[in-house]
Amino acid sequence: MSSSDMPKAYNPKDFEDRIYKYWMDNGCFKPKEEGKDPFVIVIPPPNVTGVLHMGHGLNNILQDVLIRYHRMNGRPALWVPGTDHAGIATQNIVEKKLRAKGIERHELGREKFVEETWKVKEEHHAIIKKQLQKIGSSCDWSRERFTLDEGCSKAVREVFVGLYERGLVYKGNYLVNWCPSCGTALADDEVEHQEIDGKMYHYYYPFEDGSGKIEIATTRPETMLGDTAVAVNPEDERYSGLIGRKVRLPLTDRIIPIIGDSYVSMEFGTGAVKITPAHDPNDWDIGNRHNLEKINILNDNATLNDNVPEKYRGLRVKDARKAVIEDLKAEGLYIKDVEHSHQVGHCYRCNTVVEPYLSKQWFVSMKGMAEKALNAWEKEELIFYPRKWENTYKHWMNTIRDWCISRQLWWGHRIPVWYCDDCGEMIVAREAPEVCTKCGSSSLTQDNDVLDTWFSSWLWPFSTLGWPGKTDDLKRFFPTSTLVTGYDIIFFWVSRMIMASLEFMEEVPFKDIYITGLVRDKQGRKMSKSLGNGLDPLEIVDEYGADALKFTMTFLSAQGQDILIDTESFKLGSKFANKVWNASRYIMMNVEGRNIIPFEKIELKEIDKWILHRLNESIKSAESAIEVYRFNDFAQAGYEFFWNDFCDWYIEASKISLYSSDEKEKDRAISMLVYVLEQALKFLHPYLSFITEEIYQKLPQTEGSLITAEYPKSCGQNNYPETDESFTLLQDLIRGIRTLRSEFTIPPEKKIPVTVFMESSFKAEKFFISHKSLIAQLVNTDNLVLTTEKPSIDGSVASAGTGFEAYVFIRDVIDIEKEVAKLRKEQQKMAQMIKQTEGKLKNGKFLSNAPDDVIEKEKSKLAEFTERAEKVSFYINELG
RNA sequence: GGGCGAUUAGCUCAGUUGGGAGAGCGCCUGCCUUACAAGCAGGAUGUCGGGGGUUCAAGUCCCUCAUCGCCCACCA
Repeated sequence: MSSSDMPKAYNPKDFEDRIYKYWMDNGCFKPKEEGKDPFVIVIPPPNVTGVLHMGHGLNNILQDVLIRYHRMNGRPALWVPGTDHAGIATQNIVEKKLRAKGIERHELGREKFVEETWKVKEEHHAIIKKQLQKIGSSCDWSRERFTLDEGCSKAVREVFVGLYERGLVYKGNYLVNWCPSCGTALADDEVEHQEIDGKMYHYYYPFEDGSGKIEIATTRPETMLGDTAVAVNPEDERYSGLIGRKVRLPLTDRIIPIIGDSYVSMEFGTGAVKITPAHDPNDWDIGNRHNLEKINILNDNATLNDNVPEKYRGLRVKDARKAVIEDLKAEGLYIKDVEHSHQVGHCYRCNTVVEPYLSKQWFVSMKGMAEKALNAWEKEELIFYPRKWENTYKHWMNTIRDWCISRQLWWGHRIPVWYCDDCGEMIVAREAPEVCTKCGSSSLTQDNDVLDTWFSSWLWPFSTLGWPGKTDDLKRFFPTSTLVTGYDIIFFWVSRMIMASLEFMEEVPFKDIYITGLVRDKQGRKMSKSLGNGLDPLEIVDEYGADALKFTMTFLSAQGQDILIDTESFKLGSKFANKVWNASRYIMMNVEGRNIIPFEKIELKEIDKWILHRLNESIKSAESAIEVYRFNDFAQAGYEFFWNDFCDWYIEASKISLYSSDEKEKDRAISMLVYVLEQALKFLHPYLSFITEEIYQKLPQTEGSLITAEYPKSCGQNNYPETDESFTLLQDLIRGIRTLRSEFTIPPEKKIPVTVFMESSFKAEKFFISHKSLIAQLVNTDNLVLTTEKPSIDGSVASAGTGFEAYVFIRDVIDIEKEVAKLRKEQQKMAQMIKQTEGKLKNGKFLSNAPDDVIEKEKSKLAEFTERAEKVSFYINELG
């Protein structure tokens, strides 16, 4: 092994692609054949519409961290990749593309259009897959799925028909949310409400008998053409006696009744409401209660249809509104309009204003399934991280409404329902029927509509494993372990997966649900195309490498917290990877020509025990962090160990041995370094995947790949608390002396005498003495005295630790004023601490209520502060 | 209108059962010390949003106010 194997500069481009290929070629991403208790994640399938943004990046990085951690811990680890056909979103993109070429989808025809869409799908799929691979996602590509592939389609038909057979799928004529631009119905959740500054229009409806008129107020005057009643609150004294009378609907020749309904608020508007059952959800309910006629006045593109007087036909809603207002004015019925801001529904895909629209649609009855899902949560079969999202889940399940699943689109799973052209029979079937089950006619037409995208994704955790087939994968890997996703799709997706799974698999699809934060820019704004503040994961990989991306995102993933980043943020990970690279290079350089001793045969010195103890403690904290999805703590444990303990202390200390002439000691020291590095690489692998693999394979005495190596576990064996305690004191000593040197600006190369006085009770006396040369090296002195005799402090400045004091002789360079000022500051601090501690100890209540160990601690603190205060006063006198 | 969350160093944020305030970046000082200047050593900086309460003890628990954010909701 030669150091030339490691280039001087860390350059991730040199090896990341090669390493990923190595993993692929060696089947490293497949779950191992043997072994129980598999760890399974199915990817939240990205939409094939787009490319991955940083939100996806975060999501997949965290999944990868989990998968890699559990894979190394010996569990068969499976991460199923896949993509979503994303019905409306994809169809919109393809339509836009065609429109740019001057082609409308209807000109093309359904078949050709779908063909075109598959092409677009393939293009985007290739990009997405490449992106996931670039960031190192260790998914099992041999099991990749797509929501529209044959297996998923089979699952979809099975579920549709299954629910139909259970009476949970039904077709009905209902008021749905209609997107005139997409030309399809939307589910309630797909409507986004936005605050719009609109107007409230006031005008009169005259009584039929000409005896007067009633003032109504509305935000949507054009819908009056579909009015079938005027409603007032029966309690409203202003209108008492009017209920049951009739008004003439202006601009039309219709006569409609005045009805009483407690829904109408007496405080709002005029207290009289026009009722349009076919175009407003509330009016719909009122219409049902009062058995009113429902007049649909719109076409599916939001123009007015033939149910309105001829002059309004074909007008768009906006224009119809103007026309209606003009005509009301002309008839002298118009009163006024007032500013009024209110919530208006918009399509979540194209942002068009959504119209309540009467049409025939397919629905899933949700209440029963929601109850089961709620029940599973109450029994703690599901846990959200962080738990606060359980409120959201609960609330949604409690207020759930039936799910409109039909979409008037071409891209998606076609509804498995056929109609007989001859007798009109409706046939709901898993496979296309040959002939009508009623009349035997072979002239059948399939329902034109497709299913909501989520109707395939809600089956994802089991359809991807082969359901409805009884596959080995399904048996072995279902239910899955953890779902990692964003909070924006708890309703759309998470909740529905739980319901589908309980319904068809009779158990929850996953136990843990980790909800990631949202990725935002440094100003806290959502990343969006229009703001141009989005970050492309691939650009980050290009600039800093995938490991920098992965580490940074993991390190910043505090549970329940959004992540604010810009390009600069990734320097954090980049620097860390660089540090790992260089520390490894240092070790590799010193491996050359040395005899590497197996760890079991290395004779451990105190400092070796110390680093083993630190490693052990760090692993322990990493273990407990990942257990509860505290990714930031998980990453921080590795970061601090590697940088602060291993590099800053252990490697620095190793230089004494490695640069000595003691060949045996050199062998011993490098063997320890290699061993600890190997453990550290394993430790860091979940988030520094490429670089650790690259280095691991260059280490002496390693075989195979790191990705499938065994993760280090915390254990009792590497537990050396006394050594750790002593070493901490030694660090205090060295830092104290360095601080003095720095404060008095003693040039680094200048060696000055140091005397360390250790009190008789000092616990680490032996430890200090045995590490004398190390101390001397790290504080740069050639005259170090360790003594238990009180030394003279003449010409020195001092640094105090617990049980010892270090005197740095600096007569030649001392700045008395500076030193005195510093001591005064410390004197004040000590006085304050003493006051605080004494206060507690004089407090009878404290003494009687606080636990003994706390009281003891306070006492020893007081002693410590008092002693220090005395010393400080003494120094001030001496110097001043 | 209902619900949830946030407010800690200049910035972004940790702080897990209440027990002597932390990290990264930035800033200041000194160093190109034979792994790393993407580095090393050292340093400064906080009435933990305001007010009240519980407690021997509050960044941590309770109440209240303020500011910001998110989600849900049919007031025409």
